[in-house]
Amino acid sequence: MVDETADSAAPARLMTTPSWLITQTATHAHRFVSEGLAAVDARAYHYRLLAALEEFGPASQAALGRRCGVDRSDMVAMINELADRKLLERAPDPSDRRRNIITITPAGVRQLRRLDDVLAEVQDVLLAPLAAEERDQLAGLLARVLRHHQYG
Amino acid sequence: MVDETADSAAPARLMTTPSWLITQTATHAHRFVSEGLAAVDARAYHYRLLAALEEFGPASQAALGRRCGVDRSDMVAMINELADRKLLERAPDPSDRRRNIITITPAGVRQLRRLDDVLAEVQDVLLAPLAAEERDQLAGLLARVLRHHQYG
DNA sequence: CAAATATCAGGGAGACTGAAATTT
DNA sequence: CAAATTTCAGTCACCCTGATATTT
Repeated sequence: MVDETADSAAPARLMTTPSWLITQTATHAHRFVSEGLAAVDARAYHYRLLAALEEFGPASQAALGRRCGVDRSDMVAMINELADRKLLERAPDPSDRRRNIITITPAGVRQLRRLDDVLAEVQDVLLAPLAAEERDQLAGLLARVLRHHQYG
Repeated sequence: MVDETADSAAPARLMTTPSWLITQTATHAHRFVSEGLAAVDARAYHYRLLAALEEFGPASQAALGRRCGVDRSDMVAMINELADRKLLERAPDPSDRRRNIITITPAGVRQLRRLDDVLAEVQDVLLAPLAAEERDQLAGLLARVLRHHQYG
């Protein structure tokens, strides 16, 4: 006999397995972020690239990718897309002709502010069941894990 | 001039954005899990399905998918793969001829134990920078978020 | 009739590998 | 020469939609 009701609870083994909890929560986060950003015609990597450009200034595509965890192969299309929207500019580096220098435009800065607002709302929906200090706790723990593997 | 050294630190905006922290950490988790499980010729969803089957007993493909967060369309190939390895069995349900009843085999139970061990090691690597109680904290916070969106 | 199930075909985004051309 | 950068071609796992045949 097959259980017909309430057959959607996850196994206890999974609900205590951190790697599963993280990837599963990431699925929800990804959905919320994608939907929220789609409303302003943007994608998740728009925010990553624009944020890095504003914080660290102009950079080569490779450096930008390294900062944002984007593969070098995928940078081309992403930069193209953002350049088409005039949110950043791509120009050859005169001092190192292998490189392109990527610079954020004023329109890019304005878009970044807009994305900040959208993402703030998204976090609120995603982390609804957590109190403010719990959200900080979660962010802190994840940041430590991330730093350990990415820059450790 | 492009920064040539230490150009891999993520923007502060990202390191305080929960949704980014979650998805980025999930990327690392996914890599560790995949590599660990590949060593015993298994994949992440093997664990999900076998765990659900052992905890809740035989189930239809649809119910199994609901429990593990696997799409109905993808169940077919997954079940095929696990059935080929004799880790589970697929049999038509006599009482409801639309359904297949999926049952874990003794070999499946043994494999599940093996995957438990592998995953325990993986969590240890993934959460290396966190103390034991911090790992529990992280798991608890994520579980609450997950339950809220999945079963709330 | 509507709803659930198993199955198949296929799309789409993201992470990745490998190779080529250019430049340092 | 080795190493870095940009670019392209293509793979792969995952998530999802839509459609179909069957059964309840």
